[in-house]
Amino acid sequence: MALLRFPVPRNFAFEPTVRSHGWYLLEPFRWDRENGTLHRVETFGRSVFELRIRHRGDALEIASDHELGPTHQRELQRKLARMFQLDLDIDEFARLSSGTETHRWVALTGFGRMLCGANRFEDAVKIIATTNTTWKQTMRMVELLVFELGARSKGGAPAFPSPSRIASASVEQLRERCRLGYRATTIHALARGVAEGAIDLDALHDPRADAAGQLLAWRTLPGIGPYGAAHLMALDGRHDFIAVDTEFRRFVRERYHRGRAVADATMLRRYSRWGRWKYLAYWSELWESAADSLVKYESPSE
DNA sequence: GTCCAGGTCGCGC
DNA sequence: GCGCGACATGGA
Repeated sequence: MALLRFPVPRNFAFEPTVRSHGWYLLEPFRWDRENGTLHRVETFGRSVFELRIRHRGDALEIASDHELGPTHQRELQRKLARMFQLDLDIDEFARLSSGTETHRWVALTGFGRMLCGANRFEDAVKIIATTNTTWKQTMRMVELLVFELGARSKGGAPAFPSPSRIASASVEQLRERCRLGYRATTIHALARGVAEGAIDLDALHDPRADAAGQLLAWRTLPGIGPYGAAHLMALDGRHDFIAVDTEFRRFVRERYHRGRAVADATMLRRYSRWGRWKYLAYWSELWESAADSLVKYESPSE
């Protein structure tokens, strides 16, 4: 049983990050609320390990079912940095928040980092699985994808499937076995593109690109439109655009317009003063007002 | 049966 | 550029 420690930024808040959005409810994550432990099945080269992630002092403490050598440890550190947005500087957002009555609580809780998958492919697939469906079905689609196609640990726990594993399944199999519906086509196209090298998600991510350019880049992906592109950017720590969906419209309508329908542009204007933190500004409002709305989807404690 | 859920895409104008 | 319908699935 290996036990590893990786330092985190001073303003890092573990549970608010884990529960920042629904990702902690999607396989191969599993949240143990009682023990404050995030379970994660992760691939390292050809190996699949079961990790238990906790926050202790100024570090993430990782327990693994298998010893990790130096190479795997470095890979784990990179993956943890992405999963918890450890390299994201959220000081400016905290500063802006502390100057606003409605967001003063943000700096106190350390809210501001979004939980991510270990790589952009996983996040893109999961985002596609959230479109035009219910959260319950999203959880089901991802669960089936992982259990049907994911490589397994020694203990039999499946990791998130690689692009080639998904690409090697047929569209029909993805539809029938993973219940992806019409998304089977786009997820298969994405997986195939990444597996064959025609799509390079890490190259598509360009920190030097302006926000609009980056948004357009993500929109070239199959199944990714304005909503998905903005979401994908947020998971890279770029909150320039709000992912407009039925949830955003419902929230702004109820909170600011007494339930009356208003144009998207009107809703978006409300957040324009937040500059490159618009999505996070909206998301923190939603999060604060409905922090417990996802609890019913958490699996019963063991 | 009908509508719709944290949308996207292709088509016609 | 902009409106519109189709698209799988499962629950209300």
